[in-house]
Amino acid sequence: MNDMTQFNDTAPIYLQIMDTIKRRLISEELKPGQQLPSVRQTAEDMRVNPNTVIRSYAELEREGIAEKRRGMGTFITENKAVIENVRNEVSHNLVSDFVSGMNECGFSAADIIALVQKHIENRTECKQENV
Amino acid sequence: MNDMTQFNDTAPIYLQIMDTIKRRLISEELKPGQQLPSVRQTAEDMRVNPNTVIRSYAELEREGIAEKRRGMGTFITENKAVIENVRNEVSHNLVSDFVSGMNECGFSAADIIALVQKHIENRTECKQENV
Amino acid sequence: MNDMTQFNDTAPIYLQIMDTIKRRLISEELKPGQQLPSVRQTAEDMRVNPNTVIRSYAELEREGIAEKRRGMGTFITENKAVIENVRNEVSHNLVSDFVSGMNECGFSAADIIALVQKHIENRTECKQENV
Amino acid sequence: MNDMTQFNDTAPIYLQIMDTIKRRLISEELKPGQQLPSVRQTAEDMRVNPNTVIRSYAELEREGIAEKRRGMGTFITENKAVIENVRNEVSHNLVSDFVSGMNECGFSAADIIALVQKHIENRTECKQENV
DNA sequence: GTGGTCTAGACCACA
DNA sequence: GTGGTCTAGACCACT
Repeated sequence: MNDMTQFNDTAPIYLQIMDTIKRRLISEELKPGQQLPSVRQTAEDMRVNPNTVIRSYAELEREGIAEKRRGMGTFITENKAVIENVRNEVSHNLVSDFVSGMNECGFSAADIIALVQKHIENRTECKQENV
Repeated sequence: MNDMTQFNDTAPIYLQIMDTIKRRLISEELKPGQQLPSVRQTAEDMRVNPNTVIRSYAELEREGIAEKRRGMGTFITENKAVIENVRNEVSHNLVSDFVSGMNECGFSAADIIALVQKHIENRTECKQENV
Repeated sequence: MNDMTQFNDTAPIYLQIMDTIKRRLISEELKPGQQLPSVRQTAEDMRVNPNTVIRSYAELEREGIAEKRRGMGTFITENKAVIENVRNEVSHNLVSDFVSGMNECGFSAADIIALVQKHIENRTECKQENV
Repeated sequence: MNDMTQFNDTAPIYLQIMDTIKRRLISEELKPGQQLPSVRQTAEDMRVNPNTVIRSYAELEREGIAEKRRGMGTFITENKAVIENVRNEVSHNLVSDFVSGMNECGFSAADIIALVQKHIENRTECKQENV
């Protein structure tokens, strides 16, 4: 009945929903003041129990990212400082997970930085070639 | 019937199984010459169809990472050069995904490298404090 | 329900399908860049399961002989060097099977070559007579 | 019910059964004077209709290869000249099919002989290495 | 329409 | 036991 195949079991689903929303916010797919889809709609879209969505929205509100307005729905905050914090939090998680993964692969700090630099340089060259 | 909650739907399951094995190989949880769990066992453990596991093992063999021996089982190759390649492949994917993610968050190349460096320094300090 | 009388059980069907296509390619019944019949069509024609055809096409792609284009179909490669290799592979198999068969019949190397030469000479004479 | 998967549809089954017996005769798996398995046994073994086997045995008798003895069964002839003829017939078919196949692959008479010679030389070297 | 993935379950070959 | 092949049929992504 319920797939949830877009989620993994390494983290609670409500955290994964929060993360999805945070990333949409950072990438400006969601903008300050914008209304989030209804709990029911999201639950249906993500094939998840509405209670799970409610919990995600509540946590987002607790973190100051969303605001519930009775009878209106849930909205992204207008407070851009908060959004900036989200950006830092998400990026911190990205960095953290990345460095952990590289360490597990046996790479030293110096290796990691060198590989990132090399990768970015290659990407830049590719873009220039395309120009 | 079938959960598969450890998988997401962004990539084929057989690729995710391959990736899992590659990471176990890099972290030396799996060692050269070691026997992999049987197709049926893996299928049961991962709650996945045996055919899907067979495909993963077949692809691993094609990449030179595993060797199948009829009636004997499937084994990690003894060839350490291949394992080194796996390490490079996996780390390249980690770097690539990381940089893409950071770019989506709006970070420049310089930002990314600075954040990685800062993160590594902090980790190092933490470790020193623990000592 | 299913005949498959055009196949024997000494080799997997997917290999026999591959071989059929390779021979058609060599005899120029199939030409570089040409579209192969769809998986479903071939499966129906050969009275075989689509998965078996998919496997054949996948292997042909892996050998560089075919190229799959999502939603478009499967095509013979334009690369003529690859086709030349196919020609060599198929002819090598023909020679190998032939010599094995003759050995089983108790013919020596010298016998085999003599018989081939004699056969070719006779054929040539036949053709000349027909002219 | 009936597989017959060891046969293909390019030639009548009774001819294929005859060919199988001829090859066994040449390779001395069957010897002059030896009794062939009963029609019923062969039909069961090959998963073929008994009438098909009867036809094969009748044709073998017509060619002088087998002899039916009422109430006794079917036997390979004692006449070694006949066996020699079988050897020539089978080898002729092998040569003929081989040369046709090579021609379809686009090889000239000279190519064919050269490839056979090369293949035999390589095989000989392999054997010598093993010694 | 194309090919891609997966499941369920069958039967086979090898050891 | 092991892996190998095949079928029947489902659902998905791309064009």
